This record gives sequence, structure tokens and C-alpha cells, in this order.
Amino acid sequence: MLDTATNLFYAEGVHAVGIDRIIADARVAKATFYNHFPSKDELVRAYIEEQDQLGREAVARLPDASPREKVFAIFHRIAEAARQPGYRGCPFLNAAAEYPDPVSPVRKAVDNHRRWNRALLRELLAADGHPDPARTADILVVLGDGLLVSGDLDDATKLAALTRDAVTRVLG
Amino acid sequence: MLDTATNLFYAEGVHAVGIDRIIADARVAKATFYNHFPSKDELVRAYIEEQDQLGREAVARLPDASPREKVFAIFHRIAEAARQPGYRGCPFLNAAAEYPDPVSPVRKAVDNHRRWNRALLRELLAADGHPDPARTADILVVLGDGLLVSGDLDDATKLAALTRDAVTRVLG
DNA sequence: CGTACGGTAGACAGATCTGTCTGGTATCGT
DNA sequence: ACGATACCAGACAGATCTGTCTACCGTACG
Repeated sequence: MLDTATNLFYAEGVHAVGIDRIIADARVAKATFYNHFPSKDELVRAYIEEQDQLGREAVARLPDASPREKVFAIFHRIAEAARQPGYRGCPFLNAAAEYPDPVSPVRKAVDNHRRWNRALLRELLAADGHPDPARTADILVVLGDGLLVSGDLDDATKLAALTRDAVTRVLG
Repeated sequence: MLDTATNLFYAEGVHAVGIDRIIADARVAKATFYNHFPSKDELVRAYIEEQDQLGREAVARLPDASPREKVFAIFHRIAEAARQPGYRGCPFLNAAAEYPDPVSPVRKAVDNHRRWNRALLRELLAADGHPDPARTADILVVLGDGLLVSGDLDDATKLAALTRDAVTRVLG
């Protein structure tokens, strides 16, 4: 049920997918849906929070390596993801584009993920002995956003090489 | 009328704004609207194409400077824009997030803008004598996307310094 | 003067949206 | 065996969506 919503929200956008589509696709009655989620917005929040959790788990599963290699591995995952069929950009950025209110639950969930991501990069850079981990992490976050966007809107085949190059330049 | 739509689309998202809202805000009859635009999607396309045109004009108005300085000026404009109240990210990226179909007229208009932007950066880098203008322009496009996003989702006050720093690192 | 045109307001159709509610069914643990 | 619980299908309310249509008004041009 959340899986169905996830697929539809990601592929078509949150506002473009109605509850009726979700329950029909998930072969579930409407009452059942509203027993599990008080509203559609809460479903969207659950969707975002699940993506957040999946991202954290994916990072936790990364093979042991030096901090610098881990940074490259994280960014390599972006390029890999963008090459998968059905890639449609970053679920967090796409959702944020549809939720203008910065204090809405959905946006708060997005912010939460971004804070984690930024802190993670900062720690890795600090562990790597980088001279300016805070600023560099900020630039890497920006770079990651751009790569996630570009993987959808531009040619995703060149993205792996471009990613390596870009991260190298940013790390110095 | 297009101005009204532009404000609403940008501030709240395309799907979140109905025709009724637009015509009420623009103090225009519904029939008048449909005399000027055959459909809402065509209005969205006109909105995107106008933003494209405005972007090109803004670049054309940049003061004379070296190619490298022009690149910095272009990116400085992003940081400036993000500090304005009501900043809500990049209209092209936001629209693309709501139009999944890559061959829809809206997405084609977005692609058009991106192609122009990429070619512009490539020319400037080539004129600057950069050793790898094509790859570097691609990275700058990605960086620009990230900055436009981050200006909305993160703290926009640090963005100017971060932008200068990031562009410097990418240019080498 | 008259007519063609572009504007207005708003009803209307048909679809879709979120969310509630009714009534029937199946599957549990006790 | 029985009650609680969760499920089902689907009607329903009330709002909103896009897009069309009618009927009227004012103006400008021949």
C-alpha cells in the first residue's frame, strides 16, 4: 500500500496521483486506507520518511573504506541510480517542489533528510582530515542535488564520469 | 494574465493552481482566457518560455567583462535571486518535477532552456581558454541546479560565499 | 447607423479530488 | 461458538478541476 503510493508518487508526482488511483492499484478498499492513514498528506509524509530511512540504510550498508572513498561511493550511487529505467529525479526535491509551505510536515521530513545528509558528509570530510569540512560538505550537498536533477533532465549515461570529476574538483 | 499565472505557478506549483484562481486573480473572464490560450498546459508552456526568455535577456544585459568574470556573474545572480523574499527555487526544475513525461511541451521548453544555458557556459569557458570547456560546463550546469535548489531548501544567506567558492573549485 | 468583435459574468457538463459512511464478509483469538 | 477486528465494495457529500456555452455589453470601424 505504501509501496504502491511510493511508485505512483515518484513516477507521476504527488498532486497528479489521487487516492482512488492508489487504492485501486493496491487492491485495497478506501476505508482500509483511511484506517491506516488519516489523510493523503500523512501518506506523503510516510512516503518521504520511508525514502529517508532507505537512504540511511543504504549508506549504512556501504562497504568499509576510507572516509574519502565513502564520499565517492555515496556519489557513485547517485550516478548509478540515475541510470536505472524509471529514474525520475530525487523524491525529496520533487516532493519539495510540490509543497511550497516550508513548515508543512512533508517539507519538514525533507529537511530532516537533508540535515542528516549534510552532517554525514561533514563527518566524513572531517574524518578525512579535510581543511574545511563544513563548507565543503555544503558544496557537496549542492552538487548532489544538481546531480540528482541532472540525472533525470540530462543524459544520464555520462553522469558517472561527470560525478567522479566533479567530486574530485570539489574535494580539491 | 500571464503575469498572474506566473506568480501563482511559481509560488504554489502548477498543479496546485487552477484556472479559476488565475482568472479571478487576473480579473478576467473564463472565455477570455480560453480565447488567448487553448488549454492550461499551453499556458504553462508560455510561462516556461517566458522565463526562458527573461533568463536570456538577463544574461544579455550583463556588463562587459572577461568570460571568467561573466561565469561568476551568472552564478552570483543565482545567489542574489535566492535571497529575495518569495524565492521558491528554479521555475524550470519545479515545473519539470510536475511534468514527468519527457516529451511533453513543458518539458521540451525546459530542455530548451537547459540546452541554451549549457551552450552559453561552454562558450564562455572556451573563450576563457579553459582546458576542458565541455565537461566543465556540464559540471557548472549541475552546480547551478544544486544552487537553485539549495537556495530554497537551505539557508540562502550563506549562498553567495558558497557559490563563489564552489565555482572557483570547479573552474580549477 | 450598424455590425463585427472582444470583453464580461456565470451556468453548465463531466470528470476527479478528499474524506465519510453504510453494510456485508472473513478471519482471528479466546 | 462468539465477539472483536479488519477487510471488502461502493455510495455519497462537497469541493474543485478543465473546458464549453449562452447571453449580454461596449467600442471601434466601415
